[in-house]
Amino acid sequence: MTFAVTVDLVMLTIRDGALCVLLVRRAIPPHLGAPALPGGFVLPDEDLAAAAERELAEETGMTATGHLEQLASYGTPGRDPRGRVVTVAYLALLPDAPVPHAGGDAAGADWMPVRALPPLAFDHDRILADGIERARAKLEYTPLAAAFCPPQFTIGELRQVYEAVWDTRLDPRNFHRKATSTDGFVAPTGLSTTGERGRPAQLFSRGTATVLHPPLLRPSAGR
Amino acid sequence: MTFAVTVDLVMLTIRDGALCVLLVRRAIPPHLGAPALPGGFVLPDEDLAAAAERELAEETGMTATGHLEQLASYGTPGRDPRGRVVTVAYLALLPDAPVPHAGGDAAGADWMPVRALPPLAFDHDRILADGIERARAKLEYTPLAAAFCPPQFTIGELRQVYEAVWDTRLDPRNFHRKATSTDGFVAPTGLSTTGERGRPAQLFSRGTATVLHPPLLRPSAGR
DNA sequence: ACAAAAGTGTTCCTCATACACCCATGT
DNA sequence: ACATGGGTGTATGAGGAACACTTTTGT
Repeated sequence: MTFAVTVDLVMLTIRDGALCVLLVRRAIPPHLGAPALPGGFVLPDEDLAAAAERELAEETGMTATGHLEQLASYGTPGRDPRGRVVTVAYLALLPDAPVPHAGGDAAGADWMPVRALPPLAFDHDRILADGIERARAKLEYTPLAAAFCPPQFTIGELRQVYEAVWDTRLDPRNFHRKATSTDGFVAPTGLSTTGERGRPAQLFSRGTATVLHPPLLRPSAGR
Repeated sequence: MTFAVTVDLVMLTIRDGALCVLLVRRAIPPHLGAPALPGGFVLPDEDLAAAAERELAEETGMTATGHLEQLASYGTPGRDPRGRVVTVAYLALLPDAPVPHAGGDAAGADWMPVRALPPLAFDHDRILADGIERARAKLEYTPLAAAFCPPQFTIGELRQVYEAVWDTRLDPRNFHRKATSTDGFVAPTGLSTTGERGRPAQLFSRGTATVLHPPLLRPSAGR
């Protein structure tokens, strides 16, 4: 028994303070015209992660920025009417900016806010929900929020990432203390912003830590 | 391009105070005679989770006990010399007791302590390492430790699960308070043990919580 | 002068840790 | 009597939440 294997990408970014996902409009059946996660078939001699990176590059033109990790696999019989297809979903967290390229089996691509989403093709609603939940959880105990930021960022920008992903408000004062005092979360660059409203802010780059000690917990999570 | 799809199981349990994994000895090539994770091909009309449950039942005869979740997928070209094979790994946490059944493409099955393991077939070392790390992490913020216990258990048994999985010693007094005071972790049954050494212990069953608030953190994890 | 955002100090409370101490059983 | 494990009480310290307050810019 053989299967087709695809990779699908949950690509998340922050635009205008809202968590957004990249969706394509399908240019071929099945689900022609429906919004879907970008993805495609794994090539004969291609590693799964390499396939995900290739799809990411094809859609955004970015390489080696942000964060990419395997999310989960979905292979329920009948999830694709063309036959038995197992998809390995990947989660990508990206800084804002990339303009999506259309092409391939997609008629167009665009960033959509994750609140008020249309129904998606295949079982992509489920995959997207899993990806969002993974991102929300990972922000608690890893420094991955910085993957949504450009190489240099302010603590305020970092806080806005948390606020967008978690859909909550955080106290700017406590967040500042927490982010700057947690070892390896952010690294000071010595530079500052200018030309913004309010007092100039120090610019930071991503720290070296892979986990946060202690974690930054979601407000409602605790009790 | 088509692939073969398999499921492999990282089945963990506690035996004699040590974290153990179920390994089979391969009865067919490739890697004939080598220890490996139990697993097999997904059937034409079978869901991935159903395939994992089937393999679990074939190996242990257990159904609907413990815990089963998807771990990750592995599909590097060349990981199986027979061709392009993608495996979806599942993690199972089981109470002690089940005697493994041999059969199929396995010459024998046995529980092996995870310290001092032999090299495994395919990329199963990596899969097993990922499974163990997942289990260690999940004990921190979920009540899954109880999945290693029989339906009724004492707080001391639950503590020994943590000690075995994390390979640390925990303070029995603080652990007791923590486990019993964390909402939904354990539910009192009103029963007690008898015939053991020391004072009889209250018996508990699994609580209803899916996450622990606050989490139970590994001693070395913090700093 | 005022608004706006950055950043610091302080108080209160929750919870983790360490450990003294008591309880109830088997030997 | 004593060992063994179950279970409670309490002091100390680290860290989170709330918020008063100061700093530094643009308008």
